[in-house]
Amino acid sequence: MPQYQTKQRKELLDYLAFHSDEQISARRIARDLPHVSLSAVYRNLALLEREGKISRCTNADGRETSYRFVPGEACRGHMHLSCRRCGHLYHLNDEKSKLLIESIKASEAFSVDPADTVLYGVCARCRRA
Amino acid sequence: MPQYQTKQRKELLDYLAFHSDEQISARRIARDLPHVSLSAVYRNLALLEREGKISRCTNADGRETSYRFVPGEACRGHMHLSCRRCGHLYHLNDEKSKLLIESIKASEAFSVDPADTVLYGVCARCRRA
DNA sequence: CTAGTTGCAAAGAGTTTGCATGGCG
DNA sequence: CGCCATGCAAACTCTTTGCAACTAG
Repeated sequence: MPQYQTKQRKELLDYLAFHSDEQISARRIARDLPHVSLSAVYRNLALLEREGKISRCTNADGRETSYRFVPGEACRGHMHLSCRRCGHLYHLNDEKSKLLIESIKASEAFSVDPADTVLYGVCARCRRA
Repeated sequence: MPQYQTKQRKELLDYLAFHSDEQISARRIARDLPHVSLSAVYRNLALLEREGKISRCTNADGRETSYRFVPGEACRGHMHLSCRRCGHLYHLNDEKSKLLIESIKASEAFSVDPADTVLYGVCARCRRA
């Protein structure tokens, strides 16, 4: 769908790739990339979402106003874990995800879509600290 | 924390109790309650959240801008399932929730907080349709 | 050269806040 | 009667959009 390879697009993609284990707001991306305007960020993010390369989710504490984006390529098969303390995003492996989904489908007849569910909690590292 | 029992507060509470299995936006509440102003809705919702009577979550498709609130009283012990089609909110029972959480803690050392994680998917009724 | 992109500024949408008025206790 | 809560409007924040200028292919 993107037709031209502009330098803004490239910067954005590189940025997202580098921060693939974080949930990031459009505002923060624009702040970190001085050569990309806020509107270009929004437009490209929307485009990437349509392409299925990233997907939206909410901030750790659910109170944040801004949307956050998380890379979704090859992540459709499993759920994610988001730490409320450090904001780090963990990937539950496909195997495990499938098990949980099966377990819920069996007892509740509800089929969870792993691609857009995020489990919130605290990661091992933060709990220790 | 609420000091007076105003009629707006009462209407809001009744409304939330009645819609306890849905995720509802402030805008919609204000629309459905002509005697309660939008700002009163926001202020009381914030108040209820501070009291722990409700908690925030995102809309079914994750694209909705408006925040949504879900009654949280007696719901801290389990996770919720939100249907992307009809928006209905289902309660995973405490037992089952605990099992899932244990299972994740065991394999990932990540402790999920049931109070604010919502699993998205499609319910049995909508899948049949 | 042509169509897709960008940047800026203005428009929208949702949420918060200041302040005078009104109502609960 | 005194203090809290409401309503309205203004202020804010985040996101989207119109449009002219720019640029990748």
